[in-house]
Amino acid sequence: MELSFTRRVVEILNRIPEGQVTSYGIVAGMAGNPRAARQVVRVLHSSSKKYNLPWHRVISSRGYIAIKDPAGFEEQKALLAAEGVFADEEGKVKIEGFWIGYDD
DNA sequence: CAGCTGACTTGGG
DNA sequence: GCCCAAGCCAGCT
Repeated sequence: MELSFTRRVVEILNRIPEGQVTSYGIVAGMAGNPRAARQVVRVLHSSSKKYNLPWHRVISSRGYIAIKDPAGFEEQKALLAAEGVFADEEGKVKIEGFWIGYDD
């Protein structure tokens, strides 16, 4: 059956391996619509805590942390660092490439 | 029902 | 490679 786009995004987020990061657009693409990156953002806002999602493993396609709120920004950096993924003050994540869903 | 929103993406200069 | 402008989608008010 067809789950809503949002629901699928939740499923995908739960499958992102530790130490890996992906972009909003990629998640959107895996969920079925590459153009719905903004919708992915909504999911993180509405269901991140509710579903215990690894929202910190999702960054912008440029490889930067995209959070506006400074507190959340720092929090994401910390969470990523805990998994071995480091980012500098600019929020630029130092990683080779994005997770594209194969590992699972 | 129409409009707004948002932690984005891509293309062009 | 950096900055700016326009585009896009699904859920909410």
